[in-house]
Amino acid sequence: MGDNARVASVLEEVADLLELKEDSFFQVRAYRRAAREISALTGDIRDLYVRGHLDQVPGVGKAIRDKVIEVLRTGELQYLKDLQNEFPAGLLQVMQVPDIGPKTAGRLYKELRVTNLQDLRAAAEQHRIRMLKGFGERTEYNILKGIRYLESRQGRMLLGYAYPRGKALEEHMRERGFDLVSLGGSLRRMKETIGDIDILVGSSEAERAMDTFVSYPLTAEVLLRGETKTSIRSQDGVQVDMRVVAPSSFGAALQYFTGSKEHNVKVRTLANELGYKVNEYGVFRSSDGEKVAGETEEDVYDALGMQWVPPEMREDRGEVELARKGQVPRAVTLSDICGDLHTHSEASDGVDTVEAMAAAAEALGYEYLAITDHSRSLTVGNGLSAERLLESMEHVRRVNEDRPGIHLLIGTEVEIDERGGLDYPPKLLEDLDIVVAAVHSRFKMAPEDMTERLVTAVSNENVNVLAHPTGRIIGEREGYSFDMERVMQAAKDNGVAMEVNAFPERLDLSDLHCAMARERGVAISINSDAHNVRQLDHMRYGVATAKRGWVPPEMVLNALPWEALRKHLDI
DNA sequence: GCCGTTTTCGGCCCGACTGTTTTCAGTCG
Repeated sequence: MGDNARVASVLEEVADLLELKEDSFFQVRAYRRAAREISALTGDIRDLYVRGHLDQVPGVGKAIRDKVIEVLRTGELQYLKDLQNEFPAGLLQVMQVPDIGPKTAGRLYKELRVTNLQDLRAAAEQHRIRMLKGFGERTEYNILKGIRYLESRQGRMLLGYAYPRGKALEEHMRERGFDLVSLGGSLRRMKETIGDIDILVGSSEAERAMDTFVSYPLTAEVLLRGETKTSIRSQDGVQVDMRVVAPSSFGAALQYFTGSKEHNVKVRTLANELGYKVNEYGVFRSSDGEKVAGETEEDVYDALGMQWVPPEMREDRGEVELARKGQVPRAVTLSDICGDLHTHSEASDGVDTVEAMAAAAEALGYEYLAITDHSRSLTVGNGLSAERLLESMEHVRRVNEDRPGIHLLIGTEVEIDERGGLDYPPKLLEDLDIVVAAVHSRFKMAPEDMTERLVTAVSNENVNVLAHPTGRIIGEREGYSFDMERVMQAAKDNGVAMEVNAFPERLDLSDLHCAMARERGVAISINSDAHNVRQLDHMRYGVATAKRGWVPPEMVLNALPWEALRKHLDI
């Protein structure tokens, strides 16, 4: 874990524990905000500390600054230890149970000595909870259900898992006559992981919309049903929340329902200052309650003197201020992408032929496609020997001649050995159109050695792209440790693009690393790493990740049209 | 605990739904 993540997690835990104290609501918010700002920094917080610039971090004032310094110096925080002594650690688990927040957890602790999930289950089973004032039978039932849910769920799902499911539900509603439908929440913002799927419908037939929603064939359980809001759990365990509003409020509701929460808080605070009130039904003048916007999102932002902000950028990372000035930067979108520079065929560990991949890429409207099969050392990926690579080059050339509709690039995803050397001789690499270099072995080297390894690799004159630079697999393993700043600098110096690998498990670079690359002027290449034709569609997740890092199309290698790319790669 | 083209003090987004209540607090997003 880096310094930023460590400091943020300490502050986050302080906030969690402070919630259990009464009258500390705004303190909790302050700690959470500071934690969020710090984890979203694109530089190292230790650098800011050393230069005495901690105060520049929004949300960090005197008190939190001192605590940050203590964590950076000692790795610990006495204040946190004191809080930990005050409340049992298990109470934080208790608060994870749906419908149990700090107030309820605090009362259960004080009145029933509930200190962890086991205690909570026992108290509910022995009907001790219903004895408390304000609690009843139903609450006990819901608590037991909540505990089961907590134990069964495995955290957040991948964007690539949620997206097709959300789209299918959207389609389900559309096919039944609901035209105003949109995904919302973190799925619309295309975060790398998603908690619940949110869907918004604009319709005057709320009742029929609810019926249509719960009749979705994959519905396993209806969790909640009201007049405007219904939640289901689908058979694959995904919770889906649907909200219905009148068509005239669709834009305001979409803005509200998309979030992020932090973005909305800032927008609404700004609205207050301007004399407006914003809710999911519209923008209202505070003076007379007159509605001034609501039908479209554009109207809502416009009424507040703001530019419309793409959902991927609504994370309160400065976009609200820029939107006010009409200076939201243009970030890359799927339509900017001209081709895919990292894909596999059946020659290595892909399943489809070069012909099929080329046809699929052409169908996507791409101008070009690079076939980059694995190199010889990656035996688990059926890596190509030098001889097989030569054969493959011949094959790709022939397909290229047969398909005038698309330009095929002959490439490789070449292994980077532990000293930064490459898996094929330079002469062979020179003959390829594109070289994508990647680490697939020896992940646990000392950080200094890994940095050297990657710097050496990107300094190799034959390398064009550094594939999945951190090697992380979301939810399974952290990326390898190295100095990202140095590797980015070396990539920039050598004209090498850093990849945003669009595979849902990778999304590597992450949105934050994309922001870091953008600030430092390092080129990005967004690639699907497809191992079959369907996976070419993963491109959208990579593009969204780059967009979340505000990467402009000019910085994206494969947003170059074919002639410009050819010139750049000197082929 | 932070913050200020009104403020160094007094604010800090807003509404739906639930369970347990006769009017609302807590939780959630």
